[in-house]
Amino acid sequence: MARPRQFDEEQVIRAVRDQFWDAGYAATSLEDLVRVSGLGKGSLYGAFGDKHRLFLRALRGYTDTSGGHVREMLASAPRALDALRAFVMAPVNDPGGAAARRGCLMANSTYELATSDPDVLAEARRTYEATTALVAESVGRAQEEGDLPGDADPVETARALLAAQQGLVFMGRTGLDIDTLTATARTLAAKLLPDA
Amino acid sequence: MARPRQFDEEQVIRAVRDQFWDAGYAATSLEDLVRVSGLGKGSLYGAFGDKHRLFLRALRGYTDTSGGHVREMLASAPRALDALRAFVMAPVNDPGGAAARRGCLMANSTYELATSDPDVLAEARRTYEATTALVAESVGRAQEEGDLPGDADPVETARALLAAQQGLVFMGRTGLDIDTLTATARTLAAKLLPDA
DNA sequence: TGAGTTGTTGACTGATCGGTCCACCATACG
DNA sequence: CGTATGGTGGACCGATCAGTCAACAACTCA
Repeated sequence: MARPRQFDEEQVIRAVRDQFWDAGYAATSLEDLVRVSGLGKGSLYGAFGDKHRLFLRALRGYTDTSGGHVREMLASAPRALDALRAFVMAPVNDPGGAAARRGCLMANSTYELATSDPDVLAEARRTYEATTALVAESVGRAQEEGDLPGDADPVETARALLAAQQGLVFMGRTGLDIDTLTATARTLAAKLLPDA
Repeated sequence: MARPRQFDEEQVIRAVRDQFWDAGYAATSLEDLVRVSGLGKGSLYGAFGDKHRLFLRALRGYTDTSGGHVREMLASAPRALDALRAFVMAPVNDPGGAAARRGCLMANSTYELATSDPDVLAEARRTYEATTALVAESVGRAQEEGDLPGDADPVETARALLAAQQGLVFMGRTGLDIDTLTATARTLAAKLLPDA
């Protein structure tokens, strides 16, 4: 009945997400978005709405994907304790440290926008709570498996692990070299996830 | 020999710093700076240079002040272990949690600008290294005082403590309520700074 | 007192921003 | 094959941006 779209929606969202990830929200112009998406302004607006809505869509895509990875990571290891260690070490799980320097789109966006943009703040809270719940579940499993002391509150432990992970992300963004960062990650994992 | 300035330089820098702190660099316009400083555009340019130089000046002022506070905090407690605990708990040391929500100007700036602004990245690294050194010194003292195990590398422990602290700052920016944040801070302090 | 110097102010500029609009195009269906 | 429908792309818009500048003000010193 009409002209079909000449682009793949998910592919455009990924390109846009990478642009926001690398440059931030304010520093990304519509011209940048037109360039990386290959679409014209009109098409971009017609398909996704304005810059803010497009950003939220890309951010939501990121948190969904990212949340899926966390879920997989926590479920894949035979022992929950190993999964939790992998969770803390995730920010340094990248040979060259490029991922560490790029940081986490959700964290970047929180720092840039959470004070002024209620939608971003809500997404940050949603992501934070979902991740805490996932990690807490694994902490509970590790306790059942006898790898973690059973007297600690799993949710409280999960929050501490999440804070430690995000602290590592921050230090990666200061340009700290990947080897030092890895050592710090190991120290944190060892202290926060002691055997027995 | 000429007309004297009608403003106090440090007072202007503090006002400008607060504006950048609350809104970020990109979201702060020159008009905002004119408003909070009480100066005209020309005076601002004449005294401090362009927006970027003014920002760096304010950021440097912040890190100097902040570094001084850390130094005092670490030096004030009779036992180094208590000082280190206070260091980790610093982000939640504010009744209403307003400071936690505002975050740390250096961290905010690192997230917003470090990838694109070499000056900000350099300031971030400088601050990070200085703080690590200060904390490491206290860790060493705590070890000498018998309050921390002597087998750990003080610098490594300091990096872990700094990461934990910055992780708390991040969680504060997601709007996590101050009580929960305080509990997480206590958990981190307990795990990273065990007695004996 | 007036010449010299620096500080102050706000109007102004060119660039760039996000967003709109419309002429044009490709397709589906009657 | 003609028409209706939605997609496309870029010219265009008003707003706002950082930064400049020139007229004027306040002060020192000769």
